[in-house]
Amino acid sequence: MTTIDFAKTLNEGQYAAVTHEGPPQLVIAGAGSGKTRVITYRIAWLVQERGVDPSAIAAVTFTNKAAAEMKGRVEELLGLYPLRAFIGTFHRFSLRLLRMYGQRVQLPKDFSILDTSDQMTLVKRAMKSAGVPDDSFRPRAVLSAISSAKNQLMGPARYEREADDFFTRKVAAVYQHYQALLREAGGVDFDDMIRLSVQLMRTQPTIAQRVRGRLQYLMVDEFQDTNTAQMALIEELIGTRGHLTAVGDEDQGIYRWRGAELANILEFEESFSGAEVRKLEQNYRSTQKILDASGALVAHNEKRRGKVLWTEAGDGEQILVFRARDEKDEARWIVNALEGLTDELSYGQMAILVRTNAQTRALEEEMIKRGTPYNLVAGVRFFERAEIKDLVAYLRLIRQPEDRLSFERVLNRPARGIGKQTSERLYELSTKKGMTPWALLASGLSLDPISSRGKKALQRFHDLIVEMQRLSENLPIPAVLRQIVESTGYVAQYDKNDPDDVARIENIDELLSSAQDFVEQNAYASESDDLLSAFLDHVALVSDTDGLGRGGVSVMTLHSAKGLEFKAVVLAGLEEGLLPHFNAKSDPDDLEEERRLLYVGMTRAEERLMLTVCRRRRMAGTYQDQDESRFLAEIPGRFLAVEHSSELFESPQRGYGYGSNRDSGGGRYGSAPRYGSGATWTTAGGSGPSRSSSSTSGGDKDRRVDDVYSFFGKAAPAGASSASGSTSATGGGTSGGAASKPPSAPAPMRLPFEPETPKGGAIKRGARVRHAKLGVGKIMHIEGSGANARLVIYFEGVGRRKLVAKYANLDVL
DNA sequence: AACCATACATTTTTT
DNA sequence: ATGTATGGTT
Repeated sequence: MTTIDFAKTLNEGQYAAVTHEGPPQLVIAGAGSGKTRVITYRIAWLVQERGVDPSAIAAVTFTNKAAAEMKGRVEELLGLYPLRAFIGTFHRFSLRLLRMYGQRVQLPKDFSILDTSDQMTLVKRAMKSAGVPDDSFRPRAVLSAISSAKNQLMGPARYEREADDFFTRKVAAVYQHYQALLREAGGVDFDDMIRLSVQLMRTQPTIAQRVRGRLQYLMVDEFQDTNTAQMALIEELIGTRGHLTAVGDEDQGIYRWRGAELANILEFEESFSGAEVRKLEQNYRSTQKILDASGALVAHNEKRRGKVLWTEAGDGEQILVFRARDEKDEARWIVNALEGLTDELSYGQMAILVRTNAQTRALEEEMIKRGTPYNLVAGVRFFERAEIKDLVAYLRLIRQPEDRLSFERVLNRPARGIGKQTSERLYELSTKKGMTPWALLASGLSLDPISSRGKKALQRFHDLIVEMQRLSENLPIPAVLRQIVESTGYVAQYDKNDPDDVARIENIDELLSSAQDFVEQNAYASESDDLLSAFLDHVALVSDTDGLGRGGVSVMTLHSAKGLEFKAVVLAGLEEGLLPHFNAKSDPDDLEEERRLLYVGMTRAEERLMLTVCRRRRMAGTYQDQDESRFLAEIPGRFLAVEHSSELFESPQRGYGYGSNRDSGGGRYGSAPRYGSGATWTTAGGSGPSRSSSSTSGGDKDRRVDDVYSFFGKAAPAGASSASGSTSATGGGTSGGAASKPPSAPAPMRLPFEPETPKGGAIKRGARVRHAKLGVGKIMHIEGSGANARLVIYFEGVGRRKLVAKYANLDVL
């Protein structure tokens, strides 16, 4: 371990934050200003320079990913492994408290953790028993009301007292029942974990004292995202003597809708008297133009302290704005533009960010069509997939067969002849006897109104679980899982020719390897002699498999882009209704959050930033005319270079001829011209977006968008793209030519893997293949790798099909 | 118990 | 358009 030269490695502000002593400090860390650095170096500094015992330090984050990264960095810095400081999520921290002292707040010894879908089940049930029909309110709305009550530390009793309208009164009733069901199930939901931790600290002085005595230094990441309950927990942990370093950025607060209180960061000094606040404004990520443009945007917000980011990286390129006809046109342009950047960048360094997941479709289709490698960061999270939840439920049953939710979940999965009749009678009977269904099965009591067939099936189920319990005593977790899969016929139920089923099988394989990982990681952890319980906790708190494959353009929502950075970023769909979103336009606070969302998106970009707008967009099946986002007008024109789709002018009678529309509207957000027209920017004949305009300087007061018309309007299209000759610069998508038919020979793709092939040459993107039944087609997209790879193939005359490499039996032509 | 038709909604996501 | 949830049918 080498000694770290803190003063030399850190900039002035960072150094001050890292070496701060005394009262609570708030570090306002602008985007890309090295916030993780501050936390990690501070831990290192405390240990190395101040001789603090690592176990007296805790750093709390929101995501496992952030925690893992932090932990890794500190371990590397200090050369200590494993590091005995707590570095983890709020929930994991709370879990640790509750596993130790949970009984003090009336939790059972081995309570289980419910995920969102479990919660949903309970809410629906609670609605029923509270006499609130589930068609009167959406269960989801009720659940989120309960959740937000919990986030504000409001229990059912107080909620009921304060309920003053129809909806909240109903929710109050459901809340009560919901808590009863939770208790019955012996579980806590995510919100309760925090709430009960606070309760524990507040009602058990002895324990609180012990906890505070042990925890000397607390660091909180993404402080702007904390909710009331989390804030209360922080206060309880700090007490009057602890050291707190809170790091955050109010301009990046985008989780108001799930309870985050910006006030926690805005009013820090009021909450912690004597607090010190410092700002980190030097940015190490983006060009100055990106910083200035995004800074000008977010300056429109009122709820902020205010800061101005700067960089030594230089001005950089103009921000490109493209006005598209519709989402297909938009997708085409984006893919073209990104392709144009491949001279300098790899696809893995690029991202397309959207406001809603639905926007993803058109983009994905275009990339499949063009053979552009991409990875979609979205979809169902790993541990919420049905097959995974089923197998985990089996594990839970093994540990605790009384676990009602898990019991119900797998009782007939895969189907084993325990239908609705049988299960309902079982549940009725168990209620009548006042036992859990499992206890009833185990008791050997008569199951009478149940059919003899049902009884046999139930007996077999019971024996199966008992057998698994027996096996689990001597087998490691992965082996137990394999045994479950085997004995239940879980995989056997799948059709190996169905790509969806194959994906499920793969997920199960992944579960097995994640169990294997876990066991290896905890090979020496003697404190948790109960590995199975630890694994189940782990599963409940880790939602994704993380680290989706790199090597392609990342496509994701603005929310999931937080914390990431890319060389080139496209923000798609800068339209009213989308950004700001419909549902966020009436409340000024919501509107500010939408602005922050755009700010977060813009500040993800290191070198290139592009914004796109559609004139109309297909939403929920029908085309809607779109207005461009008011936020665009808040970005000073001198940073922008605007380009229009030539398609905008192809059918004037449709009414999206741009200039006329704008003028007639009189400008909903003020009529001043908003952009530097920057019309001279083009990729046509150039080398893609790498060539930016030199004539987009200020003084754009009188330029009209119509300038663009004369430039692009009629002349440029078809010729321009073909004139560019090289495949890498395909006319920026503005030409009708490029738009109507994609280039016939997409650039060769570098795949992170080369799947094995059954016959003939290599299966790779763009390869032509023959299928026995479907004929000849072209591979457009590959998901997964090796023989299990799922292929998207366009068959001539048949259309798009999804196949699995090893079963498709393809001949490569 | 699997299957199909119909209704329905559809911001954002972590733990 | 598309996925999910539900209810009725086979």
